[in-house]
Amino acid sequence: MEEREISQAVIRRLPRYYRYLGELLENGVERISSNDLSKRMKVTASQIRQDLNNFGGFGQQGYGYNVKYLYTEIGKILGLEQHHNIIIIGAGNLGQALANYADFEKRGFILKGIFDVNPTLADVSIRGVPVRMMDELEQFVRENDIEIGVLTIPKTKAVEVANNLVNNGVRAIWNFAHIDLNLPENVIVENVHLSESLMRLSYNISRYHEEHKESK
Amino acid sequence: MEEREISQAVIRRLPRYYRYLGELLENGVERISSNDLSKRMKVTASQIRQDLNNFGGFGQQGYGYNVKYLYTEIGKILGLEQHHNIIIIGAGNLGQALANYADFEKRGFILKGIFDVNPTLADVSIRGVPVRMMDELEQFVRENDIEIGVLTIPKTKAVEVANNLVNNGVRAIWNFAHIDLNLPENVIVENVHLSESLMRLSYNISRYHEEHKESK
DNA sequence: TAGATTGTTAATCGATTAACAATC
DNA sequence: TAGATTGTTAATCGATTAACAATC
Repeated sequence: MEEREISQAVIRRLPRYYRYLGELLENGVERISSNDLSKRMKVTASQIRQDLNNFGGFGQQGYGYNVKYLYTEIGKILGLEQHHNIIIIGAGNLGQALANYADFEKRGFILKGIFDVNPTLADVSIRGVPVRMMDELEQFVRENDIEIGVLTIPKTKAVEVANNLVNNGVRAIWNFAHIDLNLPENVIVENVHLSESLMRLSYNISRYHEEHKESK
Repeated sequence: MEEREISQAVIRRLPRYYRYLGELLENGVERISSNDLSKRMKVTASQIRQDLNNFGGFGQQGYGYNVKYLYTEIGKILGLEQHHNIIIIGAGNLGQALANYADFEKRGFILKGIFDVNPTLADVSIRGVPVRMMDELEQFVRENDIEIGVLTIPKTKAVEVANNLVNNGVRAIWNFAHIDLNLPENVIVENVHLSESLMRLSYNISRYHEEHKESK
């Protein structure tokens, strides 16, 4: 009955397994061993087996893993079979990019609304979902059972809006604003800090130059 | 002379330190101890000191760290003072969002070109940078000393385009396509897999529901 | 000087890898 | 059955935290 906590390191790898299994499935591959998969994914076979065994024994000795079965099971673990109502706050390029993002539906996220402060967007619809003005936000969240908010707004507004969403029932935030939200710990936050990703890229380029300058 | 390798865990945290120090700087804070910073960032003071000491002793006993100095030094470590020519391939919403991204310039990345297959975009300019057609790509990369390519194109095209870029001199890829590129190991790749981020969010929501269903 | 806080070593913790018995 | 490959335990490796002497 006592569930042991799955480490974040494992969870971070899970979607990648799912992606590879999806590709194998598309290519008509029926079964795969941890060893084969390890070569494709460039991780150790040991890690694959350890990771999967956190959730159950999905394989069979002497055979390996059935691709379709494992794909489905990981999908369940990731919760992709459940449906969640989602809204996007911030209808700029990034917000629109996400609104047009086909994966939303595939992953069980149902886009219910898009919000912005800019009145010139008031007549715009994206994939049939109209852009609404921010003053409708709170009521909309309450009345439409919104579980997830996507923040594609400047960091100066993000904290306030996030608190607002949570106060009206939102349980999870996909945060693209360059700031930490510091929400109550029962609220789930997944950060996408693009500026930090860019800086890691920058660091790695610099380090590469550094390492190779003596050989010049 | 022998540089010990800095762990990826440290590098992943570095931009976040930089962000917090930037905020402190904006707020006119002159100095900060690892202990104060640890409370704000919700990491241990020990970790902050360990991380920073990978790169040098930036603090002073009994005083702490000078915010401005530390900010500048981390900026140097991250390579933000260097300039790199960058192009975006894929002028959809996401590509346009990134092209409009003010941080590029601030981080030393100079947007030189945007490319797309869609001829209706041929007359469009974003922040003064015109969208070019893909058949100009190779020549453009060679002639304009392009160091970094941003891939905001579908995964079906990403591998081919990435190889193309690398063959024409590009040294680093910021990859938003949902696929692993498998480039030569001297090419730096920073992946932003939004679908994986979304699945982690989905997982955490499911797990939360799981944990709380008995208390219903 | 006394107090504060770093830089750094040592201890602990957790994650990864290796190994192999179980078993299909 | 023999060969293959898992599930899982044990060994190793690396990262985090604790502790404290050095020193501003």
